[in-house]
Amino acid sequence: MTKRTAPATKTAARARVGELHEQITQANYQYYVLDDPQTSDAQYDRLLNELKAIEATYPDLVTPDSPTQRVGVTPVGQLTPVVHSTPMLSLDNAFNDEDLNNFDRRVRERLEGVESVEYAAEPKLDGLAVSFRYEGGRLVQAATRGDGLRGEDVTHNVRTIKAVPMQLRGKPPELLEVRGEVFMTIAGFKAMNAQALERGEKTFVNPRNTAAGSIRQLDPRQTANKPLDVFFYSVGEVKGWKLPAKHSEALEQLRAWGLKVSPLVEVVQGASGCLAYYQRMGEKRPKLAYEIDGVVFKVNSYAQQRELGFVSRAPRWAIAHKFPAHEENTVVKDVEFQVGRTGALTPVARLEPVFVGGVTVSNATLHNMDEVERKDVRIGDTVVLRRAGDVIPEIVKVIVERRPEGAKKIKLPTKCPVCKSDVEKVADEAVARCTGGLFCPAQRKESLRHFASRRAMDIEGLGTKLIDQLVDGEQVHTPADLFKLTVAQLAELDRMGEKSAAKLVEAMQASKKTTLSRFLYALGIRDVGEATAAALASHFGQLGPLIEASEEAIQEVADVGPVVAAHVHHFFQQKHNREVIEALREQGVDWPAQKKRAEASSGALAGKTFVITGTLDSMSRDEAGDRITALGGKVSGSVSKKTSYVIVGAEPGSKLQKAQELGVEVLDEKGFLQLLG
DNA sequence: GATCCTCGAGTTCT
DNA sequence: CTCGAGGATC
Repeated sequence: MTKRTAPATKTAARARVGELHEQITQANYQYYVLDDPQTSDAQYDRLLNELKAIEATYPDLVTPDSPTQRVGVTPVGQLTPVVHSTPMLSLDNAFNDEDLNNFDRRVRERLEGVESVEYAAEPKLDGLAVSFRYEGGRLVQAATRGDGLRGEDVTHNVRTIKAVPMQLRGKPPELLEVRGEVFMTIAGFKAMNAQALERGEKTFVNPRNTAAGSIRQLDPRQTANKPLDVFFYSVGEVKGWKLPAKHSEALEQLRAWGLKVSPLVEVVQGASGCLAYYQRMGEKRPKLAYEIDGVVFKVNSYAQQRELGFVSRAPRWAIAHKFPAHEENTVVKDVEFQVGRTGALTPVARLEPVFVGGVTVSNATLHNMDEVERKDVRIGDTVVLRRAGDVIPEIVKVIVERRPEGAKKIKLPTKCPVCKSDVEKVADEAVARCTGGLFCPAQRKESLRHFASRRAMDIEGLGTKLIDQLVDGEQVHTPADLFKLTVAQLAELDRMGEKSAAKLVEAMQASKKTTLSRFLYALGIRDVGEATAAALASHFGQLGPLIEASEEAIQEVADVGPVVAAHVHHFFQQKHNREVIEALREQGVDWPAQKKRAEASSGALAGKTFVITGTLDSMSRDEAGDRITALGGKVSGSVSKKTSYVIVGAEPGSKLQKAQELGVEVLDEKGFLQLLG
């Protein structure tokens, strides 16, 4: 039987409580500090429940450092200020190699006679700096950094962080103040947000803010269920311990006392050693379980640190070398509306240019008006801009506290900004559209661009700039006009010589030989993308029957319902569209007869669905897709449980994770090539 | 009618 | 890549 009930005598109970404290603390240490669990979850729960049961029977056996007290019980009224006994320093920043070389040179100049300096290097975590006071090995106080001189008492919350020991191991000194960074893992952050979303609560912006917010909670019960973690990185006030000669040695001792130190700490030599470490961490950065915003270098010898001293509140012996940030603040200068090929009006924020994630960003899409209202972005607002893992900049949120007096709300225009036609917004739909159709130059330009694009007609060399000129100069109205352009005409245009013009004409000639599926896609029929175009092509086999088909007949096609069928039917009913198609055919646009579906659906990979993520070595993703289709397989963009295989190349995206969650079979490039035969 | 699966459309910068 | 919405399925 389990020992849920308390021992009969108090003496027995006291002895058992001692044992349980020890066992639970040991299990916590192995799990949270060493990251090497030796106790099963069930076993751990049994120990904790037994302790709770005894404490319920004998309340005076509850001590402040009991593992049960970690859960956090009573909220505090407000956070109490704490004066740091030794100030918590801020660090100078280096933003490039030159800054770092200068730092190393200054250090060497001040330390006369030292040729090469030894540095302790460690990742700089994106979290919250906290000071921890241990007296006689027992945690008595934890305080935030605050302004460096005064912080706030957050002991009640810090007790709930399992990686922070309540009691140090071995023989700790009389007094030990250590500094560490409290942070949240990315996975923990995501899981937390997913839960919040499920419960309909508001989500958090990033792990850093969430960690900072959690630690400054008044109610420790709110902190207890947050996945917080900690790394210790320096020593403050000490009594009863003679510091070793080097910082790296001090960190070793912290480890021995059961304080979690980053496993990535290294000792490096000179500026070149620092830069190599920076490089290595930069490569590791995307694979780490937590966010880091740079690395920190500290002169390793304490004697040298003392010799170097401080400038105001920053030490001369340490520097933070920052990575390009994933997130930055910037100001929304204006919001303009772009018109897409279907007439969709997209609000785009024009931003004060800002360097984020390695590039300068000056535009960010706001998708649609629903999004604008949800985020309540106004012109003049300061916003948080993200470019996480992803490439596309995203406005995460508005910093409302920094909204200026005259911040202007964003209004959907009633007329198209390009052609002045009415703007139409169907209720319950997110997008608003310009009703100008092909009369609108913006829509005409965008449809021509789509027509020429790689996955459609694939006219190499016909880009935005050229199309703008051709449309503005009224030389091209429909796609068919493109093929009528002469070398002489093209050579007239800006940035075009005889040679490029000849090349472009040649490219257009080559593009005339195409496939029915590409051609249908190029026409830009609403709701007909690549997949639907391919389905239509293989169902009808030729263009003629499709043009004449009734709505009902079109609905026969797999994955085509009433809405899409109506769009397709309507498109071919338009006299203008028929004329354009006719003209294109006359210009020599042609394709081989298409195999009907029945014939295409045999092959080695028939009935299998593939999703590709990451970069493949031996071929592009498009090629891989073509090979799969050629063997009768299907390629899809998103992973579901109907997916047969997920093919993973180098640097895969979130699809790999999804595949693992759903238990979908994952193939590496080698396995994929084998499957292809 | 609800839910899941896909597809389409739009977007950034070098 | 992400969001929104059409289509299929139960």
